[in-house]
Amino acid sequence: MTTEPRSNVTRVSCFDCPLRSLAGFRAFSESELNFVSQFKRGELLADSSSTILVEGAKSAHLYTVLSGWGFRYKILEDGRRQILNYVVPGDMVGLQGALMAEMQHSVEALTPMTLCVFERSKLYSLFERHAGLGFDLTWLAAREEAILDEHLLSIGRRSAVERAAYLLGFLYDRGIKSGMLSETNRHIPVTQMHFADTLGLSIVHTNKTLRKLADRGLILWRERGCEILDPEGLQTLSSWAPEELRQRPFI
Amino acid sequence: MTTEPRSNVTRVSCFDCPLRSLAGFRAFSESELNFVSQFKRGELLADSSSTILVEGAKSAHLYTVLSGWGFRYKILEDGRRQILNYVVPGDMVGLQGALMAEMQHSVEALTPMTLCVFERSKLYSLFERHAGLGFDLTWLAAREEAILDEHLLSIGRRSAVERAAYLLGFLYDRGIKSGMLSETNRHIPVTQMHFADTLGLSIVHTNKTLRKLADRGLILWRERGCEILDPEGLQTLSSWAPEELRQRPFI
DNA sequence: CGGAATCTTGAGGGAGCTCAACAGTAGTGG
DNA sequence: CCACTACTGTTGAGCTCCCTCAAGATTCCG
Repeated sequence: MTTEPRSNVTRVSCFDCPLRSLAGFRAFSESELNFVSQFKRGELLADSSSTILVEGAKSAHLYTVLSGWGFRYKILEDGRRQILNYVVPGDMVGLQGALMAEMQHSVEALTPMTLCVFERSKLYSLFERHAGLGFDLTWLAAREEAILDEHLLSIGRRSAVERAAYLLGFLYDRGIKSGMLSETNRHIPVTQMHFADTLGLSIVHTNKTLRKLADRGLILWRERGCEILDPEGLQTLSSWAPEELRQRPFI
Repeated sequence: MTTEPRSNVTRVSCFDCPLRSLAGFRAFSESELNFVSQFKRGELLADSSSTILVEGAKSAHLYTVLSGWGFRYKILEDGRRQILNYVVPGDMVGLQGALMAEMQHSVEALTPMTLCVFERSKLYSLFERHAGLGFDLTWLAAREEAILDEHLLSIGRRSAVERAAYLLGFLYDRGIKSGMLSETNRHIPVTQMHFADTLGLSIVHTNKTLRKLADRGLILWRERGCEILDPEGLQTLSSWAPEELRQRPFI
């Protein structure tokens, strides 16, 4: 079931975009800001566990996440699901659908989400008018690619425990950098079912694997989600570390 | 060991680029062609199984594959390797390294390869001067993303036989569309070790899995590579089909 | 209050792993 | 030119990690 936009009017002006103040996001020039501002059509408020984009659809819009957690996934004919990646504030959603003929994956909200809505048809003018923004889009796509590379390495070559530790460390990092997590809020809003479908494991074995991590004091499972207790411990266990903080673009 | 360019001079003029005549590649405008032509620094001839780009390096160049097969991979500290994707003519190589600080994966040649060499520092001017080409780059990155999504689904959720069938069908499709394969030449130049590291399986089990496919008459393993006998059979077995042929860009 | 998710745990089975050995081929150096 | 070594492909045996099945406890939600 797709959630329809509750509003067509811009609520948050791009000039007051809360993401601008986050460390790690690059600054816009005034003309870029003006362009993005009129590129933005409105906002989409998505309920928790609602579908934002669905595989096979030809969407007229693309989105940027303003707030909330979500995830991208694909399913096989018989229902087997693979979660591909998670989305947090600052991430683009639906760029593939805007460039290719149709969406090759679906997107669902983990929490209530707010998304900025952009017109697909105006995408090309973004490249024409503001080369810098076009460059940023390519950057974003390349970064998503790098993340998927890492996930592929993880699923293909890491053991269950290493995989889970990697995923938790990865989500913690993304949460912190996007402002969804902080020193005091370290709660990732996923079910073990989500984790199983991300790790390529059965739900039973995912449960037993997460228990091992909990027994080591690295995490705590509570309130339909996961509390990160020891990010460094997770990184050590998975032999993975996030890349250093750098100025990243967003639209 | 990195292969050094044997020549700095452009051998094949962009105007005579053999890829231009391939079905499925979009046509350039004359001014685009002029730009790409002077964007191109020269050609790199890589020997079979030589390393073209290495993880962690800060490359001053990016490349387009003109001829030959190659692959991208990552390795864990203890040597476990995961092949992420294969590269064929028309594919960009090293775009990540050009956009991010350094390469997050390595690239190796499966056969002798020819690559067009571009200057990393001039990449931004491509976006400034030719919005269409910038758009194409984003398209290429988004397509790579879609492929990685599919691989992730495969490794995470398909059985060994399905996975192998998917990979073979996928490579056959890419080979045909890039001109590396044809009705008469259906030979993919990989070892079973490459397949194992792509599928996330051990080499022994990969061998036994490929045997099952060979026993079904779908493939034939010979001369250090794989002969595709029945592409449709592979597609059916993996419940995967390539997307329809469409005008795709290249640089 | 009842049904549907979600989390948990135990038991048994199987897909895929490691170890091991061998054959065929390619590459290399004396 | 041949011997030697490295790589590749193949097959068997036993083991283990992870799967499925099953059942129960807890929480959420209508």
